Amino acid sequence: MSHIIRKLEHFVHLSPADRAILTRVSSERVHNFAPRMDIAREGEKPKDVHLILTGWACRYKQLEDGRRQIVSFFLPGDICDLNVFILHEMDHSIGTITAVSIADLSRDFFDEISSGYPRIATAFWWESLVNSAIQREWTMSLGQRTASERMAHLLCELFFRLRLAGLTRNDACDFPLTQADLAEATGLSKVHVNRTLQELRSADLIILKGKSLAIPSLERLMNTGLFNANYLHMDREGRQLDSNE
Amino acid sequence: MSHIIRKLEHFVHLSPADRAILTRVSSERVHNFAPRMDIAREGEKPKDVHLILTGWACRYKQLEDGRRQIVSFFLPGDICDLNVFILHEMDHSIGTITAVSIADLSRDFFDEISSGYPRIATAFWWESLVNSAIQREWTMSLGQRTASERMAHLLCELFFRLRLAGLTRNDACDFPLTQADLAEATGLSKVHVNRTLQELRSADLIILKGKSLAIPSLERLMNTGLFNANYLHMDREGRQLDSNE
DNA sequence: CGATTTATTGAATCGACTCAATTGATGTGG
DNA sequence: CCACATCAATTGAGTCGATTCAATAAATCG
Repeated sequence: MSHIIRKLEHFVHLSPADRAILTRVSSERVHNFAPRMDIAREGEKPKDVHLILTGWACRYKQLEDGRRQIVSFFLPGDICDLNVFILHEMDHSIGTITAVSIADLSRDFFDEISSGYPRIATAFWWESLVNSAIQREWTMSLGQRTASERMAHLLCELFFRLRLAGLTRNDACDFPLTQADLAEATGLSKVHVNRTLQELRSADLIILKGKSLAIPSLERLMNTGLFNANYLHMDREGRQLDSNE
Repeated sequence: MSHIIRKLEHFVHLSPADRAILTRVSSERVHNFAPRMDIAREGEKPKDVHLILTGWACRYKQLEDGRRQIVSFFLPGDICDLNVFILHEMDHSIGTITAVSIADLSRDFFDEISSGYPRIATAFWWESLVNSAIQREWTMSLGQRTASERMAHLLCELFFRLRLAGLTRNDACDFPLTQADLAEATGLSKVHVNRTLQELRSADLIILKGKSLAIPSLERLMNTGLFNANYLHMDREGRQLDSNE
């Protein structure tokens, strides 16, 4: 089952027709990108809404002097920006971390959704509200959390989101981010990211090696990162809309 | 003219009917709050969508140990969260800075908008996309900008937003934030905010005294804060929808 | 396999923090 | 309208978390 369906089902139960149209758009207009490539660049006119099918990507901003900040990560099942139909210019860039395949979602698809698929329309809205909440939580992290709290928090967030999309096995998941990526996301230097990870490792909070992460006790890592999952709104909050099929 | 109308007109020209309905909802269901009070609290069920009529408010989050982060400011004409109809629980709190008066916007109003006032509906969408962009920019600030850059950037942002709502006179505006507020918003300590403001003052970048701010050269302050206004999307991006009345 | 990227370590430095005290505003009640 | 209380702003000194610079080790890739 596709990641988008799996994820949206955490908000509301979809009908077979709902699932069918999501499956359909996941196979049309598919594009592939190599690792470390830009999908869209700041200053450009936004062209399409993208659904991430496989791979990791990120949204980032850059200052004139080169300082870069990753402002969010995109995981399989995530939708990149519903701003296409409103805004004229990208205020950030979107780049791949790993190889990524995306499906472009057309205006027609959204029209179809909003006239005939109210559960999907609402679930998409939920998705974008959760993304806003994540962005606020990052503001909180960067403003108030210490280096190790920040790192623990980010790892918890990614793990929860991957689990929602069906991309974890028990306490483990693939983890393609380099320490440089983590530095750009947390606002720390690469060197300090390295030391912070060592700290988490030696407290047996994470096992991070190769491109794989394991979390022996999610509860302890959550405590370390002062992580409260409420902002992910995973609690089937749209259940009153459930399909009864 | 009300601040909300003034602001939305920067995106699209409204018709007399558009303006009338906005004026109507700005006078119904009005509530007043004293300074430093909560309008809504984390954990509660969201009750209404609020339109700020007058005064300044903020969205903030708090950790168990008391660390607080202001994640955004609300100025007159701003709308607090369209999440009411989707999410079940607030993941942050909303509190006033000054005395604030708000209008509660009903579900019926939004239904009315989406069926009969496409320009307003689109402008509201624009508003929420700009808010997301602002949140990303804060992530950038907290992650990459130095203390003085961060402060300069925040002051530029607030000045631009106030100007959009018609709340500036030449190079000056009311400025009710305390240094403690600025500290909670920038992730700096109060002491360092104080020193940072002195630095900006002695470079003649700002005149901040009492509850009033003046910016002798907005251009220089923007350079100091590495401020690029593109993320505010003020360039009449919805002009193709303009009312022709 | 060599080449390049990624991860690790050490040492010195610095930006921002904490603690603590003082000065200056603002506001309120008698 | 002053006296007192409270809140906001300022200053100094010492500290610490995180940075920079630089070098090396390990992993990954073509």
